Amino acid sequence: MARRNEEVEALLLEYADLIAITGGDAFKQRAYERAARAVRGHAADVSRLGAKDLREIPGVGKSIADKIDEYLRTGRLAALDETRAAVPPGVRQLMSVPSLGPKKAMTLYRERGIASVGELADAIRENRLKGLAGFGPKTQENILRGIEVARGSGGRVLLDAATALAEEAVAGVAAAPGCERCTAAGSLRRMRETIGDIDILAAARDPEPLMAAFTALPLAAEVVVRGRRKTSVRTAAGVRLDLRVLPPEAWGAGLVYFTGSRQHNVRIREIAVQAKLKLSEYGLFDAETGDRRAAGTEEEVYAGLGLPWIPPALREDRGEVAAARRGELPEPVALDAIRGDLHTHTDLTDGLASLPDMVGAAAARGYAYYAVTDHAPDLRMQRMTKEKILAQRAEVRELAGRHPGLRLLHGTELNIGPDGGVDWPGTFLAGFDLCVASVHSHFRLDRDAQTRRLIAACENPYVNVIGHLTTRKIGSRAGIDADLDAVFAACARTGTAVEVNGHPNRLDLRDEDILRARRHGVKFAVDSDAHSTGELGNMRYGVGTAQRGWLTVDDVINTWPPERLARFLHAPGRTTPPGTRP
DNA sequence: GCCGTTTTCGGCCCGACTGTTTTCAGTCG
Repeated sequence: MARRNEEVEALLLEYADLIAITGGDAFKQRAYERAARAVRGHAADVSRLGAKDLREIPGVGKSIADKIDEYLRTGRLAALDETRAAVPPGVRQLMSVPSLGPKKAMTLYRERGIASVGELADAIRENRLKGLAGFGPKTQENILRGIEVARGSGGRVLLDAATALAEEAVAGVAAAPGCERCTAAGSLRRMRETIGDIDILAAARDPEPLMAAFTALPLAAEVVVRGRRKTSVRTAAGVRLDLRVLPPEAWGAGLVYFTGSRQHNVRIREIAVQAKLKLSEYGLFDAETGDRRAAGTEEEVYAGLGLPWIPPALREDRGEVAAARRGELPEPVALDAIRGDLHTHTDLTDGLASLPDMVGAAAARGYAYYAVTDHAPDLRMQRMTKEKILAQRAEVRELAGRHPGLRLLHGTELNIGPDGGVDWPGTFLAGFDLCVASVHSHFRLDRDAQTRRLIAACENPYVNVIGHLTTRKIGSRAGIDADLDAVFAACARTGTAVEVNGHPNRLDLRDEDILRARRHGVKFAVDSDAHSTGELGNMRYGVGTAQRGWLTVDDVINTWPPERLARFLHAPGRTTPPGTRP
């Protein structure tokens, strides 16, 4: 059974939203939000903690601990049920539209009876918001655009949520009697940034016990299809999972078929037809005799087509089949090639874990180097000061001795201002081992201004990495508008790496933009942007995205040995390497 | 609602942007 922390987090966040919508105390609302975040980041499973232990979680006091305990014991929360009765669920859903917060959501409900995003879109199109204070033409236009962005993600779930569901399903099915193999296929195996249906593939002589195990999963709220070879279930949140069971001898062919993409499958089937073969999920066959040529493993199937095995993340019909035929397929960077993380936070700013805990978790991952990059002062809410970050540096230097084999880098995540300037002058930046610089504000500058500010940041000799360059948030915020080719050219020219941010709601750069940047000769840093020890694991999604962008170890600076990384960070003409640097 | 080497009460995350209510409320990071 999965950890219940996320479930409790969702409950507390809902309660916090309802406090805001009903005009409750803003500090109380924030207290619930803070507690929700802390629960999510807490190392232990909350369902194993009593009310007393729950209070050990920072931000969780008596009242919230009792509520969590009540919910875990009874499955209900009386206080929440009471508030829910006053506010239809659709009103909270309105807040998912950018530019709509609790006040506007409640106004729409109270004044116009609007209680869902669909009703809101209709009301705007039918001009029914006319005369409603705070909803002028510009606002209405922004709301409609926001709804479009949200719909673009069309019921798809983020990679981490899909991964968690798939792992639970695979574990359940694999434990069924007679199951020989079981794995996730489809877009999840290809590490697409969002997942529609989750495809689970299994091999067994007798599919029946597997189907029974699948429909009995706790996550299966509803059985949509129940057949001998294929069964589909839906979670309470509406995510659909499909299980296909194949005969064991067809495992490889089935895996190729159900991993896709559809376009990739079309491409390789064309090759099969040219070779007088037929390719299906049951194998690669001689078109005339019907003899099976290959089916057991993916390698055999591709080899039967005259191709090397193609890594799943590349199977998007972006030229990988042609590259494979020419023998020019890249060897994509693998998770175990990552030697360190170059963008992480601690509780000095908005992280949840202390510096020693984050460093300890990095050491446990076997990293050779690790950078701490807390927020700089221009992100006002973080209240950073020179004194605080220098004190942290002293602490980092002290910790360095305690983890042999792990080089600690003291860095910061700077804010790229509208003019391309950053928080601190060069004299102060020179003291950092590494500077990430990211856009956190002024998302709506025009294209020229965005391009100029990013290029200016690249030209800052102390900036080593541009963090989450487009600042998009999947499903909720489009990226900034900039001439990416001009920015990538500047990155390549100045020796500034571009980040592949592994946070599942960012994955920024996205795969297509990575492919573009790579053509400019840009180097990359694949980072977790972790705000808790658990989020260091988001590196896997960053690596998956890097693979989709065809990146190799040579492209990714944090796969390099420490000496090569140091040469990149402190190349001549960039910054002066102090003696203490790696 | 949480929290405390100044506090068990009185603070708590601050500033910018946006559209529009022409003096500011709401939203966002």
